[in-house]
Amino acid sequence: MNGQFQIAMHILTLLDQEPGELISSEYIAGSININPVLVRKEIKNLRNYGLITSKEGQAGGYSLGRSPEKITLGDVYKAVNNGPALGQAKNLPNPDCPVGRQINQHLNTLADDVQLAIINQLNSITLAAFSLKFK
Amino acid sequence: MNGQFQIAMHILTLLDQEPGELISSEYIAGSININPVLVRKEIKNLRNYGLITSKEGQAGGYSLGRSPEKITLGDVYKAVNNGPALGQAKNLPNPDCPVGRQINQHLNTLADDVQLAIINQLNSITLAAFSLKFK
DNA sequence: CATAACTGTAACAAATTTAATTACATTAAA
DNA sequence: TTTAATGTAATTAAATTTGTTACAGTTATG
Repeated sequence: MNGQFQIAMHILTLLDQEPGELISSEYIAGSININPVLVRKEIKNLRNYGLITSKEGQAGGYSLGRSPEKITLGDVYKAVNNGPALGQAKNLPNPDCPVGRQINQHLNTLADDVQLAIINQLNSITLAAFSLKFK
Repeated sequence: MNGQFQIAMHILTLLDQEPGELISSEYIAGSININPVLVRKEIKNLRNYGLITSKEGQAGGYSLGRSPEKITLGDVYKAVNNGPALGQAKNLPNPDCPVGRQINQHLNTLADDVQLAIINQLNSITLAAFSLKFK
């Protein structure tokens, strides 16, 4: 279980504090208290989902990819795709056992349902609403 | 992200296949395809939550702690307590930053809401209903 | 009552995953 | 042309998870 979602939320919240301005990975890393390279890696991912835009070169930096009212926390969750919320076993169940043979299939549909419930819940909150708590 | 929930579900499903009988950790491990000690470790935990009972000595083994109609998958989820579903960052945010200072608090209430949504979803399914798929 | 077949648990080792670091190429403003 | 950024690869370090070994404790059974 890793902290991608938290890091992503921290980044996006920071970017929403100073709308229009470009913020550097070093500044962001200083607030999160992690390595700037990790920030840039996570931003690379979030940018693939249109949540962040970046500008290279001196005076470059990052800003939100679209209005924070149009970013839901469900969007963030889907972007980080932190693996199934119920966890992921790495065993290969015994195919000679009636339970072992089928269990992964049933656990997977279960995981899908849970993921849907999570995204539903998170879609009810926008980044704008979340980051309002810090102003 | 680990596989505790899946292992727990596998164990409980197996126990529900042969009601009344005692099943050994070795048999269970053979179906899951993991080490028997891991099975006993997970069972120790599930037993603390009343989901499994055990009997020592020769001809000993495991069985369900209560009727499978009275075990919901939410109970299992709570028992394994796989850590927050949204993940867990291990950084210590910068307390001199307005965002860093407060973000963990806000992320935690978010995590609580999500956990509630998950448990709600999982409580709608009993072990009896789940394990029926294997009969 | 001795043995065999289990559970219970601790201690350690291996494997995997996550996070951190270093290095440097690329870009663009000043 | 220098400076301050991003972009990204490669490597190392740390933490977590899983697997293994060993053995003490328990109880049915011959």
